[in-house]
Amino acid sequence: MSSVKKTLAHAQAQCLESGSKLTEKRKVVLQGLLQSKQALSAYELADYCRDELGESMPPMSVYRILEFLEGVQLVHKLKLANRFVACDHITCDHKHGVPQFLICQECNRVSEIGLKESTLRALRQNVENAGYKLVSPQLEMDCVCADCANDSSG
Amino acid sequence: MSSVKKTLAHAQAQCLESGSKLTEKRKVVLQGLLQSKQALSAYELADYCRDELGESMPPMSVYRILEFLEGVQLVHKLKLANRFVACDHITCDHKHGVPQFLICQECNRVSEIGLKESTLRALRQNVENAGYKLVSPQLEMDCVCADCANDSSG
DNA sequence: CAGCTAATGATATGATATATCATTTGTATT
DNA sequence: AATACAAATGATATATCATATCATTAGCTG
Repeated sequence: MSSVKKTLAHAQAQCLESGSKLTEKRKVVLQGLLQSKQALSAYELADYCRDELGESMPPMSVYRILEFLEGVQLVHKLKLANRFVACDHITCDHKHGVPQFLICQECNRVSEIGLKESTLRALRQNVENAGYKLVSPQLEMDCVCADCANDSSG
Repeated sequence: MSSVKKTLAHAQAQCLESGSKLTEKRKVVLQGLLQSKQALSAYELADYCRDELGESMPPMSVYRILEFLEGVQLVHKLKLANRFVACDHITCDHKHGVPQFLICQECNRVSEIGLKESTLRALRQNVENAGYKLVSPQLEMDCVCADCANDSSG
């Protein structure tokens, strides 16, 4: 069973547990994101599903499905890039912490890493001191991945 | 001299120093952002300039001018909200550090606060450990401001 | 005032995203 | 199986954010 297939199985189980369903279409969209290994826009993802997975889908459906997948935490929307990525921890059983997303500006590759408790606390404190309430602690940062850094320097 | 006028004068001086010019149109755009007290999209800003400042301007010009103002650090683009804000430190003489932007999801009000050295270091370390290079340390966070938090809870 | 450059105006178009109504599919009930 | 209901998907229109390009104008320099 391939890594992607395994992840999809996990995702499906996770949906069932929460009383929702990972339909065929939703599975295809999630599979597209899992396979692409980079953040995709909804339109890019629609193309990917059609071209690589043989499942033609109107972009609007992709948006709707992404919304669902976000809701069940299988997908994250990256506002910095206006793109979507599959959650990197679908097969982990433990609840994962606050994610920090490193987005390569060149190739849209994304690394989802964890944020240390102490760092998060410091950020939260800063927010509260300013009289604001944190809605989503999700952190996104403009980066360049190792490969792209090498390409441009070489 | 009003606070906005004072800030505009500072901005103009700052431009001259760097060999660029704060033209009338640019001044109007910056004034719009300074007065509005919330993050605006380019189109909203065009409307604001026309309605509140009596200076009609095509949105495309606003985009161009915002690009210029970003270049000289008088304006920041917030990718989380697809909106722009005037820099909060135009009248400060000292170089300011890495900004952390708190964006109210309800009203688009923005607070620009500083990030502690230690927090920034922790974030940077995290990025480097993942093999990425930080392009821009600017941090943006989804928040709710005190006023909006009260409105919705009351 | 001729010639150059920087700034702005105008038009077209691309990219991202939401709203809404119609249709289909799945499920529960009789 | 037939009905009824809800959930999911399809289709269409349109809003919103952004870039590219060429034309025009304004300001500076010799």
